[in-house]
Amino acid sequence: MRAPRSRRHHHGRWRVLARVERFAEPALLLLLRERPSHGYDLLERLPELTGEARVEMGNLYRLLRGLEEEGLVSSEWDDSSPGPAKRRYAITPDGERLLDHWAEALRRAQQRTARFLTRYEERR
Amino acid sequence: MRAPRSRRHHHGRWRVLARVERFAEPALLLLLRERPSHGYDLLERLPELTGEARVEMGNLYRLLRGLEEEGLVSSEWDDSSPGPAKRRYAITPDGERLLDHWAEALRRAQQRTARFLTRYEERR
DNA sequence: TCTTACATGTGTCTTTTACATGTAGGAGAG
DNA sequence: CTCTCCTACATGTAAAAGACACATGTAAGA
Repeated sequence: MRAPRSRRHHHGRWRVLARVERFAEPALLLLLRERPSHGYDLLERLPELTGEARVEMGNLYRLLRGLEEEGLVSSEWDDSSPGPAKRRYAITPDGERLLDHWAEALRRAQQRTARFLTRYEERR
Repeated sequence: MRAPRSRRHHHGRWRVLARVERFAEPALLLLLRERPSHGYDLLERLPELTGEARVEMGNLYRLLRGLEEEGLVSSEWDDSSPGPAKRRYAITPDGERLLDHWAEALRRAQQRTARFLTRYEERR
């Protein structure tokens, strides 16, 4: 394992983000449960949920199409509004179920992290 | 993006774990701050922190040597006890500092996740 | 002797994330 | 009208992280 310089912060400190794996997925599902929308709009709304760490647009569009392949979201072209045509996504019942599973998993993650932090504080 | 079959659970349900990226790293540092120990021992103690999802031993040993290369842990062979020789790891001051950064990052992650879950519950 | 537990590792593939780039419609400035 | 900017969607590919398979050796006990 080579020491990855991506881990080093500019001034000798460490960049640690503690992101949840594939968090963009539940974030998209939640945004789409609130209301259907298109990729670029989701891209701008995602930071509300993900914080500083924004999702790459390339991966976002791929992710959306992946979710559609799996039947978790559906989409259709929308050229009613002016500007470039948008692909409007909506969550499906399967998508809502998956979001529910994500929510449960995230609650368990909260508990794991809380235990970690408690143990961390114990002998500080 | 090909639909990954690893995501499908056996009976048509979804396997979602919501793990924190590279969580094994702070977990190892925390265990080593409590007391120095060797890889196999850490492997058995890790589930206390990571839950069900256990770390692959192969990756664990690689991770430990990676941490050593970066000066976050130190190690030496210990053949005092019976059985196969063990490589005994200890956390370094740099390692303790990194652990502190991880703890801060994990607290921020807790807040992000809490916001997500609140928003999830709002319009359930 | 054979199996099991302890202990440390390498090799390699897949999945996930990061970075770079391409195409195109329209709006407003000059 | 041309130049630039913002919107919108997309592909290509590299790097990082994780999963899976296997190799090596010590020692204890059936």
